[in-house]
Amino acid sequence: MSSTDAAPAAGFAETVVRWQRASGRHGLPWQGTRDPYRIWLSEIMLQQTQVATVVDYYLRFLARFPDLRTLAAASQDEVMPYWAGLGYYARARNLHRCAREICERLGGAFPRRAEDIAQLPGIGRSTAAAIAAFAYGERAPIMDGNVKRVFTRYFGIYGNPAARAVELQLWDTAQAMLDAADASLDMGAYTQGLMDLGAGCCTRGKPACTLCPLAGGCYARINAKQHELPAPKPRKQAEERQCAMLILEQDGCVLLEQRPSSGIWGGLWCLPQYDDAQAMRAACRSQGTDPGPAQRMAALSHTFTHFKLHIEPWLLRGAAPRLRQPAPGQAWTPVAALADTALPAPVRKLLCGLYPTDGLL
DNA sequence: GAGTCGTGGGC
DNA sequence: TGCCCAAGACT
Repeated sequence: MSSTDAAPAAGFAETVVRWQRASGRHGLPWQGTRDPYRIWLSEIMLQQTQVATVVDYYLRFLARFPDLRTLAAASQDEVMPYWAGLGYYARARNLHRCAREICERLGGAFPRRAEDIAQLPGIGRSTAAAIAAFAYGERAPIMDGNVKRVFTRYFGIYGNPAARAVELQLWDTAQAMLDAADASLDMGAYTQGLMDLGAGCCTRGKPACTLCPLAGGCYARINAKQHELPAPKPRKQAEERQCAMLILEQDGCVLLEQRPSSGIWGGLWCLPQYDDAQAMRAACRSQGTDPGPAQRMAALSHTFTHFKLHIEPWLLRGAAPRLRQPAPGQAWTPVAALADTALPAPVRKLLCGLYPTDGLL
């Protein structure tokens, strides 16, 4: 159920462009360029991640990997530390894989059409359209969280925006706005304007309708339904899980192990993790390490999107003069090198508390 | 369609 | 404090 017919489409895109030029965001580090590499990198980092969080990661990443070839020439282990803490690590693995594919199979030339860009790993329809719009001016619509908020409210589109039928309606509506726009439409400004509206005016909590250039034709504004749209997604209760983590320290080194590429924290380096303290002790003994002197540290919990993890950390400072042979996938890491290691946020937090003077991020 | 995949900010 | 969600994509 919606009121798509009631909301005016004429002048929609041009209104957004005018507002973007006057009141939108202009100084972000990935703006003011048509370099598809920089635009692509920013769009991947910005997936499900707020602008304020991305800025520092983006600048640091770009300084180390300034172009496609530099990224393709690096190993994944060189890339991951620059993504550690940002989350959704499959994005980094896909980014790296994508750089290699473009360099090896496409001669280093970034594809130009949104349809082709969307074939690359980690790039869906919306991200492909954003890259094509910013880099090449292609008239392809995006559909991210911002645009969903603006469109569901402006056109009065009810139902879970993630549901198939609703999502399809949103895409069709977005395409219709482009079809109705002037041929001279500035796609960069339009695309940016929609996101700026969603981030600045059409926010979830208290939308600033008095500042919105679309308020005059907006279904939600006219009918006072701002707080009913977009419809909230149904959510089931988050599961709770427990684990024990072992900080095995010896000769100024900590034992870390690399996670498999699939699953949580894929490709990152973690502390050895066990279901509980008993499993941890058994593992220690089987490797010839006496778990007896291990000290229990303050617990911490970490909330993911779909579950909550309660971590019970144990500290075991070795007395033996020599490092034991690490198991496959494990590595003794000097404390001084932790700052450059790809650690998940809670592990970094834990080790920061233990080695506060070592300049971890 | 429903799960999986991180982290931090806002209220 | 807990809950929602952010420039989504993939299985």
